[in-house]
Amino acid sequence: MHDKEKSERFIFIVKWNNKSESFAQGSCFLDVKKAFGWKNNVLLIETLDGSQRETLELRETLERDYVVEPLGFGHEQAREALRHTASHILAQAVKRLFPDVRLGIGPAIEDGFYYDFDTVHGFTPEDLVSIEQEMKRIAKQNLPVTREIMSRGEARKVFEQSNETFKIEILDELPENEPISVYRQGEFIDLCAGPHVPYTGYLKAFKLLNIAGAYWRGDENRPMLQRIYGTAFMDQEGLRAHLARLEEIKQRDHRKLGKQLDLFSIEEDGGPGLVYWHPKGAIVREIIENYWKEEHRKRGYDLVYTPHIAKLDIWKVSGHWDWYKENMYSPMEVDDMKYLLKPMNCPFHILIYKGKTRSYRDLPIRYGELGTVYRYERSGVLHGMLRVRGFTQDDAHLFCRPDQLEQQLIEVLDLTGFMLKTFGYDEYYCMLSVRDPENKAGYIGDDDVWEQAEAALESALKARNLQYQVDVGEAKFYGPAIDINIKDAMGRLWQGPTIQADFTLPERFDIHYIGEDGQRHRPVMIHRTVLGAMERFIGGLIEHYAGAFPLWLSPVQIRVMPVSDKQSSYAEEVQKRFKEQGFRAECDLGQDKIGYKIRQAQLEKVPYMIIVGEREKQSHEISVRHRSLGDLGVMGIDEFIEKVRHEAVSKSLESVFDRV
RNA sequence: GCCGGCGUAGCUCAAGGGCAGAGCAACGGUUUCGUAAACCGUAGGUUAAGGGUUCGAUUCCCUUCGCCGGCUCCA
Repeated sequence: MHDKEKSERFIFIVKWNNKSESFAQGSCFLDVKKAFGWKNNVLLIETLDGSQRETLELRETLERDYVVEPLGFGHEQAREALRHTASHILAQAVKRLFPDVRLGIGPAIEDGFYYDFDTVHGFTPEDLVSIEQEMKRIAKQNLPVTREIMSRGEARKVFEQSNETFKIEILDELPENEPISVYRQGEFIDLCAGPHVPYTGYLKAFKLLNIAGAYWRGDENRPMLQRIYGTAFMDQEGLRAHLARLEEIKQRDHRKLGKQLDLFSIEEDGGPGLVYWHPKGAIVREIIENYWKEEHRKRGYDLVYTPHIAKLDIWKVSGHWDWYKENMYSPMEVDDMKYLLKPMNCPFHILIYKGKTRSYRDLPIRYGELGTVYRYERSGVLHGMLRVRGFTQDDAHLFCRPDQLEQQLIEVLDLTGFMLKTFGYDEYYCMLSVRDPENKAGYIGDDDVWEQAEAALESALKARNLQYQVDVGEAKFYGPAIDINIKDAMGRLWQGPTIQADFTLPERFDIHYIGEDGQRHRPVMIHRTVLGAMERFIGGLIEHYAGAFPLWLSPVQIRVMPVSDKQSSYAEEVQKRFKEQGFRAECDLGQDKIGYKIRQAQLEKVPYMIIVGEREKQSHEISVRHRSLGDLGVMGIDEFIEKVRHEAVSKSLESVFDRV
């Protein structure tokens, strides 16, 4: 072949990893994949040339020269492409089995994908099995997944033919200039922006997980569709690991552990969303509350207690009556006066502030309270201790001068980080929740006041070098907030601390302080919680620790168990020593064999088991077993106490004996 | 609130239009034991509540309550 001929036929050069290949007009990235010898674990292509990186499908035709990088399952977009294709395969399978369905939407999500269907047939778990089988068949057929750009009219015709009214609705709402793309695989066609993987055969490891109702476009005024959730991975091993993780999450469920460990309950006779703290759960809560109080005192907070109800009027002044009514319990009549159960503590703290004239020298004033509030939540959203109707916020309101605001916000951020770390939440994410500029009617206060508050929060985040994401429309009705999500041991995010700057309530309650100039000035308020609410925080902690609380929080820290009755009095003597040293220690004097006692203690996740038999009784020593480290051998009582005391006092997350 | 599923002994779970069952826990004994379950026995139920169909309902139907998975909303 002459060079001239070659250069005419091979017009594009693609470079990867210092290698380059030439391609003829009309080649696509599947050809590139072949040329470079990439395997089927390449799902998308990323271009490295050009000012902006671009991700492309393997079916994309070459249009110029490229420098590329293949993207595998580890890359978010590539992962989503595979799962998105999986959702199309799901829809195709469902349409084959249930021809009357109409399609909603079917995106990739965090851990998998879903597709929404409208059909009179109610999907059952048995259906999932047959749908999965059909999906496997489609994958085996290895249908090409192709993309077409259509005119609006053409697309409309296609979906009208198949009576896909939901697709038409989406189509009609696509912006004018948006190219309309449609994906096909075999007989299946879907309106979709992509990207996708090139063949259905790329789907090798997947599982359908559950069926749930979901409003069309998340709007409760629109029809409810049936959603099928599934997940997909590159290989069986990835899928297996994911399913194992789901199982682990199930085992850690605070509702399950709460019952097993006898920490709390929610009583059907008492009402939904109302938590009963059993003795062991109450100990955990009490310890956390004491710790909380101690840390707040250290930082200049004054702790207060306020009532559970107050006259309707103050809720009008605060704005709750107008902006928060649907979350509040109905008024109750007392002496011809209407009272409301409090959904928040702020107005009460303001009343205390307002009780006397404040000087600029008094500020900042920080009122902290473990304040129990009640909020009406729709029945369907309640969830164990994580979403309840009555809960205790670790609340505080800081009243400060405008010039103190940023420093106060920074101190709150520091306190938050400090306390979260104690519980082993080393990773957390900050969200700056601002109001939705499209919906100003949903918030109280003037524009300039909002801007001021949002700016203050942002500059505090910047001052502490915290990464944050702006969350539009997530502000509270009276002010913007920093909402902090904490990452637990399973890598899940939980709503935790929230910090709000508020210029509005001081205005509404007309509170002030006397400045250096002898004039009245308006203070700024910070609303904040560090843990969020005791219920939610401890519910999350149970899952974070899988029920195995670190020593300082364990309801029972040490259980002493005699091998037989003959050592009972020695066991009690040992227990007494522990109790004298301030440990929560128990004695198991049951008639059971030692193996049984150990099993019970293990199941209850008691950190330290002290086994005393005839040998220990004679030598005045103890045999120590740790719930996760196992048998630690025989040691002296004082030696043990000294070590374990250090573990408890330091609030260690690990055993002192866990040294390698 | 909405869609779907579920509700049987304190707990975990069977059975099912014709007398409601097991294991663990509880209780009474026997056993005195060395690092995750000794043995024997006893008791425990208006099958979530209410209504209907039926000779007969715990089972089938309806309503209510609660729980679970989601949707929507929050600490």
